[in-house]
Amino acid sequence: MAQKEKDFVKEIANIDTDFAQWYTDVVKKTQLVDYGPVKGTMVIRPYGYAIWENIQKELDTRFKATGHQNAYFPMFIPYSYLQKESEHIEGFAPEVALVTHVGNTPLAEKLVVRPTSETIICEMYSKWIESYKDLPVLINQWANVVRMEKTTRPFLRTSEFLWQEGHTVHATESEARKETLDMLAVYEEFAKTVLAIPMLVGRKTEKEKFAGAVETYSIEAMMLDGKSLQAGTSHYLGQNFAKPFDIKFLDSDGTHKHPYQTSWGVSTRLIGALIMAHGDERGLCLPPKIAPIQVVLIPIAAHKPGVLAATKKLATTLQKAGIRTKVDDSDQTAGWKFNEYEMKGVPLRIELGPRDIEGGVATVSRRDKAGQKTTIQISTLKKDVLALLDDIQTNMYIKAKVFMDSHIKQAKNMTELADAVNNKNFALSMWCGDTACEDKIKTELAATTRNMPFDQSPLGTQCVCCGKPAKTKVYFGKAY
RNA sequence: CUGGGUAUGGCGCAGUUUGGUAGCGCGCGUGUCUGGGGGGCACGAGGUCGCAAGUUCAAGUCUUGUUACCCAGACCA
Repeated sequence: MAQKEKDFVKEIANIDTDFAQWYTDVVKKTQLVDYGPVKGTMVIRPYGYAIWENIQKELDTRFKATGHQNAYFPMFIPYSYLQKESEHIEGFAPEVALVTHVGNTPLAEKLVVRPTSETIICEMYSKWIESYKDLPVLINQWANVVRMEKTTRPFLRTSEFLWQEGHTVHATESEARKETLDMLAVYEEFAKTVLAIPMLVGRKTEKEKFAGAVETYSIEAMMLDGKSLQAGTSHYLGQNFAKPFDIKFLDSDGTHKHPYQTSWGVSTRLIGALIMAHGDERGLCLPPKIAPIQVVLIPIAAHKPGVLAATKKLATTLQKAGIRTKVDDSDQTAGWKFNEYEMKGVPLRIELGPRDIEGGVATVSRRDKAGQKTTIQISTLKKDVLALLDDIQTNMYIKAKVFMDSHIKQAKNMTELADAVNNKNFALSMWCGDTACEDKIKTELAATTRNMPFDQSPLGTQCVCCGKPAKTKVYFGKAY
């Protein structure tokens, strides 16, 4: 019986017993992605790229609304730029791709294929900024970056990935700090309302922060296997880059000053987050606001007179309401299509057959409640579908939130910490602030600090690891 | 980088132990009956077995070398 129930997903591995294989199967079988010929590279196929385009659209609107402009900086960076900030080069050197030759001719100076663009952007900023009147600079770029990773997985960690990186410059520290937190809040709001993924929001520890930043903040999501995924970061850079890159402005008081900077980014990794936060044994489950196809219409017995025409008429009604709609009148059987679009995570399916048409109704099935079918009146189709999509969006967030909340355990000592992180939970603990304790926990439990929440009301007085007086409250988890 | 594994039609695999006519499932094409949860029947196309060298009358199978990928560790959006 259990086997029988599983028939509809024979193409993908069991999500409970083999999560890693499930992930690989889903990204491949739903045609989000294919492997590129060079190790660690991925081809983002149309269905996957459509998700990225929707992410871009939603975020770009938010960036513009908060005063940012888009620009584009070159992919090649002189090697010397990377060396100007010592922590930065140390952090990225092992994984940068270098161009050493053009044809057979060695280059006088090696070129770095950008792993991130702080250095080249700062170099340009130093030319552009002269006066306090030039500030703030609020620029974002959509780009690809290259980091030659040893262990790669589609979307989660690839040698080349797509992202956006915001790079801002401010006259004062407080303004830059505000920008850092404002953009973090934009990410959190986007994740919540568009991706339907709840996030742990907080500051990274010294050990985990970005190479060259004063402070790094992150949003962290919980995947269905209890592991954590860093989904976005926002860095307060202070003057760490302004000084070595000699970015200066003449302030209104007549003195030259170094400005304060931020950078922030999210990547195609967000698609991985979507997959692993919402998926189930049938495959993908996409929130309506990000789904490339929001409603799929499937004609039943399409050869019978009037069926296909009636289905297309419904599609037109929905499309006019701005709903991303597809009619699948292909030659596959209805059952095949049901499974296919469920695997692809389409939020809402509408079946229209002779029986429906006779009754003036359509049969609908929600992806977030797959297996259940209801009928809606064709006369109120548009209103009902909009309401259903809304409800699916909300329901998916609540479901993910309940899941995450129920998988966060307070841990006061190493035993409790081990118990939490070994059983698909995050742990919330007090910590002395010492990197040695982080290292010990990582070595012994394979868990790392995720971030330190803004709510620092103490849970206790002792460090979860060494027992010494605790300074901060921090989340631990196993991470991707 | 350390340890283990794999490489055979588009995909997933068998065949290797004991050398002897390259097979299966899915997918793909044509026709037909179907169509409300991955349909049935009939016919058909498609592979110099990762690459290179060697042993042999004969190599997918044995030997040596080589490359790529996968899994588990150390590093990372």
